[in-house]
Amino acid sequence: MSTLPASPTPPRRTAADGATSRRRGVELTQAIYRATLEELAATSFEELSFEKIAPKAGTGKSVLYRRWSTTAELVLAALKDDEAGLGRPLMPDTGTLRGDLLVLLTRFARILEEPRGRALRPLLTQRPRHPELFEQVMTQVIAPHRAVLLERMRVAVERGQAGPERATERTAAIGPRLVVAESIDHGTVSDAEVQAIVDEVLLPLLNR
Amino acid sequence: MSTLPASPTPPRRTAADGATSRRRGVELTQAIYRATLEELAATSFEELSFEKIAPKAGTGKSVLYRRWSTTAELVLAALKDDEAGLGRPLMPDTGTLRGDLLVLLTRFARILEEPRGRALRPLLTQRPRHPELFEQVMTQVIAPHRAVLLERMRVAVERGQAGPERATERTAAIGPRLVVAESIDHGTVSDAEVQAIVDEVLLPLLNR
DNA sequence: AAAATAGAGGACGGAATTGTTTCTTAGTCT
DNA sequence: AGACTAAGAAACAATTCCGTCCTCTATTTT
Repeated sequence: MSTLPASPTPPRRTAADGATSRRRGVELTQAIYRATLEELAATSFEELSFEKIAPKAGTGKSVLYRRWSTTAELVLAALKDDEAGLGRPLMPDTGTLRGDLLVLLTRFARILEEPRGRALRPLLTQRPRHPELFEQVMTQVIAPHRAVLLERMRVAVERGQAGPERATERTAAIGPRLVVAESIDHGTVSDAEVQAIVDEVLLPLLNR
Repeated sequence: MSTLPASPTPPRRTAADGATSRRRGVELTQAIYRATLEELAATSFEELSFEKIAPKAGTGKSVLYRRWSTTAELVLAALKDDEAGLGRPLMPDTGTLRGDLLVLLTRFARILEEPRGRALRPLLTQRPRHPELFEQVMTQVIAPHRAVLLERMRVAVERGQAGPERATERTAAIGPRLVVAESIDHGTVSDAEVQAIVDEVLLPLLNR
């Protein structure tokens, strides 16, 4: 009854022909990161355990204990990873504020559909329970991405595409917040919804 | 170490002089509702159990099992309760759209600071894990409040205080969403923040 | 006043998890 | 080829948690 469907990641790795293989180094670490974020996305940080992650990554618990001593450490490492996690943000430059906003928010919306994006949810909404982890995720993972959005708004101000003094952290937060809210309510965020947020909410707000 | 600070609700009821009293009926039920929502607000629905609620309400587990058979039942009852939960929404009528929005959103912001408001968070953000409960909370608890906001917007349209065809469920969702987001990020939502949401985001959006 | 009801609290057995350890062997290095 | 490192899997003990039952007694009902 409580048995979950088999994890997306094959529980056991097999080589091309079916002979059993054994992953090492980066390959193994990536599999563990993915399993961690999947599990976190599906449950919560409280329920996260090496016990559940190991089989989902197709490995043994000892492999995890050898590399990280707590689930918080593992989660942070997974989120910071460029491949499995969120890594470094890309700076768009479409020439217009509208274009930059669409690129950034659409990209954000897509990531929220993946496990690595959903993994953020339990962390952010359960903030008071893990202040240290929350703080680290905030400064090491979220902040760089926020900075990019604010930066594009500042550039827009310089280009005269947005009213002066409108490029603040507060206004920069509105877009991502609405996208997250839509994601939570509908499970997905359509391109049309992103457009509506940009055209009907953000641009009117930022143009003076 | 894992012992939580004593619950706000006294674990044991004592009469005026210190003689031990024993609650019954409504009084007892209310205490259980409050304990339930407090516990839910502090943790998550997954971690909720009669075992934890009973001592927090200053009663025994058998009392709970006698009245509800599952935690989902109990949670829904608590949220629907007029006193302990959210109950029926109040319809404001200040004469202006701005006034109505300020009243509704400010009231919402205050409720989100209380346990009964925070109790909603784990339910809404963990939606896929309890579809039935989520559905019931949505239709029986949230929907009536949403309806009030939309209704005030419709009235504003009739009065010419808002552009036609602007009073949609989508636009009605923006205010509450931004309030929730601010609440999650900052733990509290100041009156100034509510004002900013109304004046800088909602009114520009709704006035045509 | 006596009987009946239901609250408070704890005991109990069982099921489910968890972190750690141990063991065998695949894959790597010299 | 032989030695070595680390992966994968399982055994282990300890803990936690759950639902039921039992006892005692405060409060209500007759």
